[in-house]
Amino acid sequence: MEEINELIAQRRQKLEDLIEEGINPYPNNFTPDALSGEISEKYESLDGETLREIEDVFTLAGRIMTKRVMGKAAFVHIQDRKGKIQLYLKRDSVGEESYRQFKKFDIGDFVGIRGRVFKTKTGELSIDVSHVELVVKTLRPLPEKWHGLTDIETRYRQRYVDLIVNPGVKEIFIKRGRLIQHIRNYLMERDYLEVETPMMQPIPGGATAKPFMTYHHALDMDLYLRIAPELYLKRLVVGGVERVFEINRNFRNEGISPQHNPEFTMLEFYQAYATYEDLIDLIEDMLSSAAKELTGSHKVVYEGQEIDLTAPWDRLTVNEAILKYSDADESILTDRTKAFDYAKKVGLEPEERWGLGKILTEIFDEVAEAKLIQPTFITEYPTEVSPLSRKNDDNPDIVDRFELFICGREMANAFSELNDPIDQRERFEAQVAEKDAGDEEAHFMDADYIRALEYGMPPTAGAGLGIDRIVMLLTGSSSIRDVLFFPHMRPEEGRKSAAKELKEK
RNA sequence: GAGCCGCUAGCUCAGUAGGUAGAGCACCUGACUUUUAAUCAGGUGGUCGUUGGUUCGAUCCCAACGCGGCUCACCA
Repeated sequence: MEEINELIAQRRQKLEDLIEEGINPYPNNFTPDALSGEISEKYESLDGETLREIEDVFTLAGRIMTKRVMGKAAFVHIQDRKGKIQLYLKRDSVGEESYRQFKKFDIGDFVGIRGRVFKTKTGELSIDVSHVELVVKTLRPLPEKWHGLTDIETRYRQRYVDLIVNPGVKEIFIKRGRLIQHIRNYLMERDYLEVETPMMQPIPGGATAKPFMTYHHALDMDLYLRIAPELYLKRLVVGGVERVFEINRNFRNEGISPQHNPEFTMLEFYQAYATYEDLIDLIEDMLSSAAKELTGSHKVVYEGQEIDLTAPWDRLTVNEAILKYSDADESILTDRTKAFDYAKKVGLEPEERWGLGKILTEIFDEVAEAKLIQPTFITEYPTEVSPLSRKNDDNPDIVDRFELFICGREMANAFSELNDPIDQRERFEAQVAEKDAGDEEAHFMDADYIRALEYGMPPTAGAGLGIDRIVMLLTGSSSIRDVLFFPHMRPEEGRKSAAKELKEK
């Protein structure tokens, strides 16, 4: 459906006029040799006198962001990947014909220019343009220069426009890239191998979550989008890949919120002959160094609160955290009936089939999680809620596991891995019973994973980190949508998605 | 899935005790060879989210729906 809009129609007319004049509106032969930001950096501090002696001619290309025409001269700002720079175009410098064409260029169009640096009367470093040509004619007007684009929906749906007019957006994604690079370097320096494991899995495992389903036609088989790479990465440890990591997407068929997107990026890494305590040290160091590298400080301000990422971070057990952040009596920690009643008291709806461990975990989530603002490692999780973790040697009711909380949010989950195949089979069986009892998120039985463990997995510790949440913390973003280029959205035109329309045909 | 709020020009926003709408920027025409929210003069531009209902008449009142945001639930 063609949009009828006066502004677009005018630009189409200009496009046709250009073509008629023999000008290619989409050429591909202009090669810039300079960038706005680099020129600014190099010459900004020099005064006009000094600049006059610099005879270098720079070739730049960029998008016109502002345009002020004063008869036979004009000022424009162009934007390239390193920023913006002002151009000064005089009819007498670029020639009558070029200047006449230039006056038809619109804000948003790409131009290629050549010229020398100078400073204007008001002291702004600019390019005195001697040559200008059209590089791309654009058909849609940009949002206005002053208020810009603020409509959240449009910013997410048309991220390309957001990126053009809101410079802070790109900064977030540059940081995101640098964080991932930092993590990658950090692990590779420690002899980890980066791998990719299946996104489409016949049995979705490694987490408690509702999976997406898909279907392979040629094989006539159902597949799930992965909820975690965990079981595949541990198969690799069995195979002798003793240090391994993957940074990739997980998919969970659950609600959307400022902290949740259906697909999100997870780092998982596994190290043989390490314990969960080794990973506490590693994560502490990896993330605090990341903060230092990305923000220049170990302290970041998030939603008005200063978060201090300087190591070491606080440690509490699940039980300690419950007692610290609630008025619960110590007796609930060992007495299921008392725990059950206390859970109800704090507003939970505990189910009869829940054991003490599950109840305590739920109480912890309810009373303590939101209060863990400064980075805190929570340890001693109940075995009941940790089907893939190694039991503690001294107390089989808890596992060698921790979760990391910052700003009241779970940032990481890690444990010494369960490598006893008989124990693992029993845990899966308990999960299958949960599933049969109606828990949609309980684990499936994964017989091949048991078989792999029967070949022997070295004692191993592994961790998962929500990359998006780390990026949110380090960029001060309060919504996960602000750290994803294309957050999930319903289709613009009603609820009917393209896939549904296809099905109906 | 539930509650609350929002949806008016390309963008940012006003507005109408119910009588089919305004501003700034952008755009068009003209003037202007150091401007920077350039300036000056004139002008164009809207099925007021969608569909119904009430009404002589709805952008405004009512209902349903759509999309978005926030909160809750689920979760990382």
